Amino acid sequence: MPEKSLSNSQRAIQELRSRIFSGELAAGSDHLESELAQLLEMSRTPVREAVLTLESQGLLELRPRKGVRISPLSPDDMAEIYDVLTELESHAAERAAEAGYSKEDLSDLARAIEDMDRAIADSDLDAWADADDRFHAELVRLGGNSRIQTIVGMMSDQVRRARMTTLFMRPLPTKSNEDHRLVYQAIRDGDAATARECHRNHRRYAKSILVELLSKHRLRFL
Amino acid sequence: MPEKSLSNSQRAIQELRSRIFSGELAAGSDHLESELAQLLEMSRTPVREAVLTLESQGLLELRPRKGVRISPLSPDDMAEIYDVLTELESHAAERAAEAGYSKEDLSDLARAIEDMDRAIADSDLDAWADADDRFHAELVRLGGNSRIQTIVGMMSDQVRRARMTTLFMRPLPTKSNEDHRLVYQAIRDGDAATARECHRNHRRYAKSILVELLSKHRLRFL
DNA sequence: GCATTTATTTGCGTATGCATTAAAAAATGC
DNA sequence: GCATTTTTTAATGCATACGCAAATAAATGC
Repeated sequence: MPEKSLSNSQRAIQELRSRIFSGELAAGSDHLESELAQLLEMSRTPVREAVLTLESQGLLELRPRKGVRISPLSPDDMAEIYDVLTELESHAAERAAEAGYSKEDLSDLARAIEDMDRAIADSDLDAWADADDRFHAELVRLGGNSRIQTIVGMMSDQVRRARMTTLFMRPLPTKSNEDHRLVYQAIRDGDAATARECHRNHRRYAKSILVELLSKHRLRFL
Repeated sequence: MPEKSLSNSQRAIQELRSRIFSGELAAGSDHLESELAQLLEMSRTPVREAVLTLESQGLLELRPRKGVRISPLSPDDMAEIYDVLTELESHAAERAAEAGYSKEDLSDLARAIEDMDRAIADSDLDAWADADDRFHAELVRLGGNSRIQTIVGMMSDQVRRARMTTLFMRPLPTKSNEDHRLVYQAIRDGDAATARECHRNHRRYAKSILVELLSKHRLRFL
């Protein structure tokens, strides 16, 4: 069995990330370094390193003497992030289409789409979100630009909480599944322009849905 | 007089950055934390924090027990970075055009263009590079997306060395100036689609120039 | 009472020392 | 000689301690 002993710094990063995503460390809340150290049962040093890393990834902010603040996201922040995702993922889709991948190369992408269909049929939103994540991650991977992968990963992390919250406030994302299928087909057909445009529209639509939901429900911060 | 006393961590970040850009810390070279601490005349702690930050910004890599390596950039890396810059800056140009800025709002942009013209006339490449930096930074600022500003800043830092090297290996960048002017006019006219497309072409052209130069001169790493 | 000064607390930035463990060197066996 | 094991070296990851400065509380003057 693959026992793994990673460094305390790495553990701290993972632990803090998951606690931020779960909401155990709530958006907008402040926490002293020593408090987090106690929580994770290690000294301040690795916690501090983790916190520096997570700050550079936009998940929290260091406010000396006030504690580290779990970054809250305003609707404007969401809009910014979705714009970045739109541009970079569309580029990835374009590149993926140009790359001339075989059907097997695209099997993970296809599987993610199938899983989303099944999740919709079962009205299983958690499963849908998971498969949606995998679709986008795989799309970006196929795009072949490692920097885009990194950036998209970071931005996706930042909106994760908000996505999960709003997912339960809206109708089933059936249109999303159609979009994904179109993107997939364009990539398979090597139609770069269509892949780019379809994905672009998909993301822009997702952005508008999210922003409208936030405004409708008066959610100023998440 | 505005004396400033910033923390050693901050100083370490600045010092290391400038030494990387100047080439004093050469691309591909390895350095122990203790060595850098001695160089900067401080203890390992703030150096370590700086190094973590710079790693997350892509300027160096941590290779435990081998030292920190100043990240060398391959032509493929350059291509990746230019693709990111192309997408995000084009978006910024589009948004800047949509924003309906007044002539005064665009004065910094105009000034950067003038400075570039003057630099070309004087064949002063350092001045040109400086003004070019300012043009792109201001364009992105006008785009109004803080995350794009951050990302573009990081990516620009990463290619800084390579840009300066190749700048002296090619004819004067007169076409760049024409491109910039077109983008400026499109923004002033509120023509978002043109601004986007012009800037996109500008960046794609810059990418092809750079990649060709690297291949022509057999520069596999910078 | 209110404003200003002084005292106190406390969180952070930094230095330092040590245990761990990967890498290099030396030693051993064949 | 060469491969393998053992020993040595040394860079890092981490814990800990401490001084400084910011924030808060207390005290003083008016």
